[in-house]
Amino acid sequence: MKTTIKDVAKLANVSISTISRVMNSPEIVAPEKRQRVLEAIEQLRYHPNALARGLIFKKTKTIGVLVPDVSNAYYAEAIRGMEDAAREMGHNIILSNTDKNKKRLGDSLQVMAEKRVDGLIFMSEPVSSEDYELLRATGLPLVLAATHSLEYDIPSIKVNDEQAAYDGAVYLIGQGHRRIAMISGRPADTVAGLPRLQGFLRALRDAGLELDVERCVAYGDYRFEHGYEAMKRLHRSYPELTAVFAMSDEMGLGALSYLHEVGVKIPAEVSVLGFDNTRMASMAIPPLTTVGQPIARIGYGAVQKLLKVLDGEACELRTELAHELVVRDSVIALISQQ
Amino acid sequence: MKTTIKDVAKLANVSISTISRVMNSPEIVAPEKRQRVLEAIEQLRYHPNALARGLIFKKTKTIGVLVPDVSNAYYAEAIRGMEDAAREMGHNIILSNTDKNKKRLGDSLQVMAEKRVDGLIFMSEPVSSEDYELLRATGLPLVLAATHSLEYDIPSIKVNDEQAAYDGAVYLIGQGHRRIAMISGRPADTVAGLPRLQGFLRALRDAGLELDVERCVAYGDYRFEHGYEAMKRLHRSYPELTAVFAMSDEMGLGALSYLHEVGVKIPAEVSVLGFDNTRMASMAIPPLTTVGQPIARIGYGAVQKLLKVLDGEACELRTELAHELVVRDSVIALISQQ
DNA sequence: CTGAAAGCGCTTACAG
DNA sequence: CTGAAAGCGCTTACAG
Repeated sequence: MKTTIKDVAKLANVSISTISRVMNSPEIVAPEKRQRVLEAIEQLRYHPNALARGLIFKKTKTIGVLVPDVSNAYYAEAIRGMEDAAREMGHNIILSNTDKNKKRLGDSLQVMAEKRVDGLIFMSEPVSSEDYELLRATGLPLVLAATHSLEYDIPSIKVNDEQAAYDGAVYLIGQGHRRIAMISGRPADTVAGLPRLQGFLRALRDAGLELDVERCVAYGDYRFEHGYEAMKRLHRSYPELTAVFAMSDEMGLGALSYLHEVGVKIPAEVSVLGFDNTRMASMAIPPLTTVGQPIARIGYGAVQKLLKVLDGEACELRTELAHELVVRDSVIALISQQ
Repeated sequence: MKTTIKDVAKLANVSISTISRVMNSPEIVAPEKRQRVLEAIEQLRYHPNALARGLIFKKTKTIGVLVPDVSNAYYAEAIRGMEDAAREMGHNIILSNTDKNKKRLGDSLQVMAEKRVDGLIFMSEPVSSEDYELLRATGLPLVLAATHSLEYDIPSIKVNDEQAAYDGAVYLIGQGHRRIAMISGRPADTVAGLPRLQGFLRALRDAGLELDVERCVAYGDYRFEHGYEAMKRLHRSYPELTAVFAMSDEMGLGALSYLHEVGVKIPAEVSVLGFDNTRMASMAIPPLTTVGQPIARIGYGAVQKLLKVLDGEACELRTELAHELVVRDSVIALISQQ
């Protein structure tokens, strides 16, 4: 069916060894012969079978990517970065959605192990001990993207979540806000939820601001609907707030929607600050000011890092990428208070 | 390194043939032996090497997916559907972003051919003749998702774009709108741009409405910024409009943003209708009424279809999935005109 | 410089 | 029921 090395050998009238040589170390074969082989390859549109090569080299140049859900804007953008890096390094990506479900994760891992991917990138919230066991059982090199592990020594790449939330809160305070509420991730999420909450609280403390966590913090799982509900709750429990810091753009948009619904002007009456800087932040009304993560670069960096460990190169265990405040129109300066 | 069939054979004290048999047709091997082998497999956590099997079966159970850009919400959702279907059928997906760039497409295709993916799914706007040549040169089975080809007989799955646009326009008209503008895709895009424009025009014609295409239709490439600019243009060229039909949710959001900026109330003064029903439609302010495509199901159906052609099963050439009007809050009924 | 041979990890007729 | 052998498509020492 597909043309094989034998077909080329026959056409060029040499042994298959020679064909293999012109493909792998051309300089070692006689010029005229090399030329003849090249022509045969061209003529037959010969493409070496990567399965056969993989069997020999024990490398497939493909990496397995595990994310909760591609259809989420954040993960989609990270995957874009991964594919770009993979492509540049001559690799491919096999994508798997885990839905944060052990069974799905286990199944994917099993198949990836059988297909002999060179390594794994795991992207999600905290690496639970079950996740870790599953991951480790494959024996495959692993890099964490947008998450990390404090219990296990797994290379990872992410933003400094505590500091990012701190900086976001400081910005709000600098704009004159004193009554600030937070739409937080779950404190049980020790990778993003808890540290961001801590960063937020540290900023308020440093500014000498009091804050009743019960009244001023609502929780959600980073999704639009949660942001909407959380905002509704805060609007009642903390009606005097002048600013809300949401820990994802989606939750920020949810807050925007709720406030708009009840007729609160943004940012005139309430300022909203988001987190992530996904593309939707700029599509909000008003365009959402947000603490930006370099999402695609996290993905890009994750595969770079994985390829380094595959090459046995040294690399730092936990890479930290810089976040950046992206100022748009959803936060207003409270001049009156200055 | 990795444990192989030989290790298992040694441990179970049988030949490798027997190991292979218990993995592929267990009923054919003696019960006690089978048991012994199963234990050895378990104990060594043996996973057969998919490369070796692929070499023999000439099947890799992986399919290559080519999309313009995963980070686009529409494609991300389709990919989700594809992965779900692939997983259910025991397949994997190798993802590649083409950026609608011949070079990238060619490179991806080359690698996918070498890795011997079982088939290809191509998702994008029209299949150009160069695209087609590239695709065909791989010799791999192909299915088109959210696009089709009228020149070539390639199995495809999509919505009826002309009818969907027609139905959207009819809805607007039914709500009492008479002065309707359109933010269209490019007419050069013969898969979505042109047919939707035609469907829109047909609806107005059927309703006996006059429309000056020059003044009332603006064009864009489905992105937010284009929707924004197009709306700005329409606002000047056709100030008396009461409704705008945007051919993507992103462009709809762009229109919303522009109108909000210039103080036009939505939907009180202008109604906006989107297309696609991506998740962001529900996150808009106001929530966007839109002509919905079953995006994930298009992806799901595309791999189902591909697997059918791989199995040599018969399947229709062009599958059409139903669209559906999703009513939210961005379109108002013009009572006064009824 | 080049061919024959062994081997990568599996499967499957072919003989027993 | 089961083992030895050939073969999937390649690569690479090993001899010339």
